[in-house]
Amino acid sequence: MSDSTFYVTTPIYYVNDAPHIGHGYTTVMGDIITRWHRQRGENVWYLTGTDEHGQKVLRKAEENGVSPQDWVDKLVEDEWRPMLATIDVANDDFIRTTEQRHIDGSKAFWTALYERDAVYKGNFEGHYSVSAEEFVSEEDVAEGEGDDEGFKVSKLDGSRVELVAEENYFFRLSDYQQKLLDLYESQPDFIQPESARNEVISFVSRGLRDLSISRSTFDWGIEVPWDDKHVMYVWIEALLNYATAVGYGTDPERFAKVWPADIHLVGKDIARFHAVIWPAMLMAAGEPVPHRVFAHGWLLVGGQKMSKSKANGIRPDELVDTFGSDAYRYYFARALTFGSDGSISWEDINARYHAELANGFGNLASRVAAMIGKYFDGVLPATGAVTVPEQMVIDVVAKAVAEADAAIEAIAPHDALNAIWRIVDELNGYLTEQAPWKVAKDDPDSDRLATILVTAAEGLRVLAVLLNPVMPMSSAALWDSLGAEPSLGALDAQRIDDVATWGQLPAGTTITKPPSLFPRIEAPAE
RNA sequence: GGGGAGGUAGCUCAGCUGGUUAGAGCACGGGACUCAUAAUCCCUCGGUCGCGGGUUCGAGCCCCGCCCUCCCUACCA
Repeated sequence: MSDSTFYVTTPIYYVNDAPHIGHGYTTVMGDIITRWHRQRGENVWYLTGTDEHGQKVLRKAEENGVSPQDWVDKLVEDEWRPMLATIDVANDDFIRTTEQRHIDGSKAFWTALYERDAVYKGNFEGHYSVSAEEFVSEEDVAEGEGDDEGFKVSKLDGSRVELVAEENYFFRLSDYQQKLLDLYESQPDFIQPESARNEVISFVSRGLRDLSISRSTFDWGIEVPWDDKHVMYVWIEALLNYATAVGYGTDPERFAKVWPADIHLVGKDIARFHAVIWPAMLMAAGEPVPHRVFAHGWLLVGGQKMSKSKANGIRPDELVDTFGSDAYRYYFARALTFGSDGSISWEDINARYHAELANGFGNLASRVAAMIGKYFDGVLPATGAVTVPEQMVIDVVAKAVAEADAAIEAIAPHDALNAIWRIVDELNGYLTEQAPWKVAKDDPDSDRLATILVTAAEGLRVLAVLLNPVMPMSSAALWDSLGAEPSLGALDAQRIDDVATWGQLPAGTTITKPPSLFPRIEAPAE
C-alpha cells in the first residue's frame, strides 16, 4: 500500500455548464482528502478535468459560430481552470477529453472491449432529446403543446425529442449482472454511502440491458477505432478518463502503478454510471475495478437542490470574494455531512465564519502570539513542568489527531473537522482557566507562565498541520507566525503521524503576531 | 406501482446492534474575565423525538398503518 499511489478522482465537468458551488464542493472535498493523504506522506494523485464531447457541445459551438474545439478551449480556460484556482485546489492533473492521451487511451480501451467480444453492432431506435442528450423512454414522451405543437416532447424536462433510428455498437452490460452483485457483496464499501449502495443493488438486481455506446449522426467525439462512421457515446467515453489520464493505452507502466483508483468521488445523480457501467466495462476490458465510489449528496439552498435552471446556482467566486478560499473550503467540509444532502445559506456561512473561524480559531492564534510577544518579547521560552491541565491538552490533541485521521479514512471530512475543533475549544478553555495574564501579574518569576504559553503554542502548531489540508492559506500564515519553518521545516512536510508528538517547537523560536487569520466581516454582503 | 433516504430543541444537525432525567453547535438570556479579531470561559432557557397503534420490564431507535419531503426505477456530468 505504501509504495502504491493513492488515486482520487472527481467527475470530469461538462464544459457547457457554468461552474457552480456544486462542482466546487466535490472538488474541494477531494482536495481536502488528497492533501490529508499527502500530509501522511503517501504518494497521491488527484485528478479532475473536463468532459468536452457530445452533441450538445457541438450545437452550442455552432450557435456561437466557432469550431467545437475553439469553443471548449475557451470554456476551459475562462471558466474551469480559474475555478480551481479560486478555491485553491491542488490537483495533480487535469484531463480534457479532447486531449490526445484521452483519445488514444479511449480507442485502446474500445479495442480491448472489441477483442474480448464485449461489443457488438445492433439497432437502436428511440426518441432522442438533444438538449438532454439522451434517449427518452417511450413512457416519457408526450405530444407537445403550444410552441411545441406538432412535436414530441420529453415529459422529463419538456425538451423536444426526435425519433432516431441508428445502427449502434452495444456493450454487453447484461453479462455483468451477477458479477456486479458479487462485487458489491465481496467489496461492501465499493459504493458508498449505504443509501447509494442500496439503490445500486436494487437497480442491478432487476436486471441489466445491453447499452448503446456509439453514435453515428454527428462526429464531435472520438472515433470508434474499427469503424470511422461511429463516435463513442459521450457518457461512456467520459468514464474512460479515469483510466486514460493515468496512462491506459499510452503508458502501461504508469497505468499499472496508479490504477485502480482508490476513490471516485461523484454526485449521487451519477452514482449508477460509476458503480454499474464503469466497473462492468473494466471487467470486460480485463482491468481491476476501483476500490471505492463515493456518492455525495446535494447542496440544498432554501430546501431546494441547487441548480442552474432554478437560478439558485451560486458561483464559487461569489463566496470566495467575501469569505476567502479557506473559509469556503472549511464551510463545505464542516457544515455538511459528506454523503448526505445538506442545507447551505449565506447566513450560515457568515455565522460559521465568525463563530468558528474568526472568534474560535483566528482569535486563538492571535491571543497566544500576542501574549508571547508581550511577556517574552516574541521569543518562545523553555517550558516548565507539565502539570495536569497541560496533560489534558496533550491528551485531547492526541485523541483528536487519531479521530481526524480515521475520519478522513472513512471519507468523512466533517467528522475530521469536528475532531480538530475540539483542540481549538480545549485551548481556548485552557487559556481561560490558566489565565496566563494573571500569572504574569501575580507570579511572574515562576515557570508557569512559560509552560502555559508553550503549551498553547504547541497546540497551534498541531492545528496548523491538521488544518493545512483544509485551509492551506491561513495554515501557512499560522506556521509562519509560529516561526516553525526554520526548526521544523516546511508545513507541507509535517506528518500526521508525528504531529501529536509534544514539544516540537524549540525554545528560542521567534513568534510573531500574525495579521488576523480571519478578520471579522462587519457588513456581510446581501 | 416497486425501491431508497429523511421527518429529533427557533435554525443546522448527532443519536451505534432498544436501557437510567434525549445531545451538540449556533441563536436567545444571565454571569465571569481582559491576553485576544467586543474576542474567550461558565451557566440558564428551550424538544408530545411527523401521527396513530403494537411488541417489550423498557423504544427516538423494533413491528403495523397513515401523513409529509427528497431521490432511484437505464443510457439526465
